[in-house]
Amino acid sequence: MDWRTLIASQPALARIPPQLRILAERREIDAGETLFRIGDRVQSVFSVISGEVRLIRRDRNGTEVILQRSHGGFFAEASLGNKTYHCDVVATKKGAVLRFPAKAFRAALDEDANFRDAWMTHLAREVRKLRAQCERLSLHNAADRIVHYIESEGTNGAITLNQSRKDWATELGLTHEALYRALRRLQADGTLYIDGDLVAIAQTN
Amino acid sequence: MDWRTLIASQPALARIPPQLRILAERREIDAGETLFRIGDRVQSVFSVISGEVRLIRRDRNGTEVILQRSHGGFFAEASLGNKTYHCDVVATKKGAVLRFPAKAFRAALDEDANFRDAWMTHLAREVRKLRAQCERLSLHNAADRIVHYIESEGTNGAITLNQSRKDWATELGLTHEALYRALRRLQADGTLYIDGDLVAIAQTN
DNA sequence: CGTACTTTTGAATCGCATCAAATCTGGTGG
DNA sequence: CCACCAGATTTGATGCGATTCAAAAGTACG
Repeated sequence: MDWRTLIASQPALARIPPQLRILAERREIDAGETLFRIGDRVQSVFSVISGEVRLIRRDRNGTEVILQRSHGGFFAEASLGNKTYHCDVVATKKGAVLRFPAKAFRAALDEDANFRDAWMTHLAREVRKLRAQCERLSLHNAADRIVHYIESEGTNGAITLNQSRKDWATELGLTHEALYRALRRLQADGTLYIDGDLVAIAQTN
Repeated sequence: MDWRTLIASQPALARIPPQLRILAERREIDAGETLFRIGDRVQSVFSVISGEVRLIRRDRNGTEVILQRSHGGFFAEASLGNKTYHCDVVATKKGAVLRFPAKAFRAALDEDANFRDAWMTHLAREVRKLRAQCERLSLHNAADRIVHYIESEGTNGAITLNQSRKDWATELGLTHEALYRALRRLQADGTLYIDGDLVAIAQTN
């Protein structure tokens, strides 16, 4: 993800005040690297520049549970109000993150009304986005989830995917096979128009 | 829910500054009453005192999807940054809500650092909760969702349900029949201990 | 008491997960 | 520039589990 796309997807990044921005450190991460673990003190706020990180937790059986996948922008923002992290964070791809000292981040939120506004907007947007996803995952079949996704994440009934279909399938709560087949069906029966990464809902005139 | 419990579950309520608190209006609501609809202008911030409200949306088939259930504390907080609501809100039980003028609410957030802090913590908590639900809905079978629910919403592997099983099923993204059967199976094979509204994960010593 | 809703069970069906395997693709190094 | 490899894409076959439709029993409430 380039810087422009990153800013566009995370307006709060653009409104970081200068005194906080100069404190940011870029950190390269390798696939498999752990950024922090459950119980670690929250001393930093992170933002993904490239690659992918995952917030994970293990249940009592040791099964891994993914809490959040982030390809760009802040992650574990919800931990800013906490003393310690409530999940592990590992990188799944080689990439880079931006690290802001938590103390300075809080201070900036306190002093800069503009930045604070952007941050609260960011949190509110995150809430809405998550609610939309919950709504989507509550749908009982693949076709409905796909259409819902295009309608809520795309524009005018069309979307240009910025991820592999396999990843899209995971986001939709489906196996990749199920997604492929559903797309095929929807294309065959004329519900969807598909061309590479462009997926559009066909107009029923 | 009494006032003490309410405050405990919603620290932001306790930190509402006096000048905002005196502007609050109590409003009685009946079961089935609609507080606002999609597209209505956001002119108030609400908090549940007693009873229950739901944020709902209907898909193209008319199936109801619950976006949020609130038994106490703020709801539709994410709309504070918006001009209009993105969902319907209806009361499912007789009760009461507290209404704050949105403008005064925003002003209070701007002026009172203590209140603002509580509010951001509140938003962050909501984000964490939603992430957990998305994660749960991504699980491909009923048993896993049930266990995940108890582990993330309950305490020490046990939970006392505060809703009907039918409603619980909806929250888990299942039909009620599927939930009943899954509970039965889990009880039969010794995974769960169930007694009325108490559902606990049996200890494997 | 009667009504509406929840809880519970049954049977049939369908869609998705799962396992398997064959292509296709982009990227890497020789 | 080609060979190669890892991962993504695609198709197939199978079984299971959830949905769906149906209906009975239980429960709350006025």
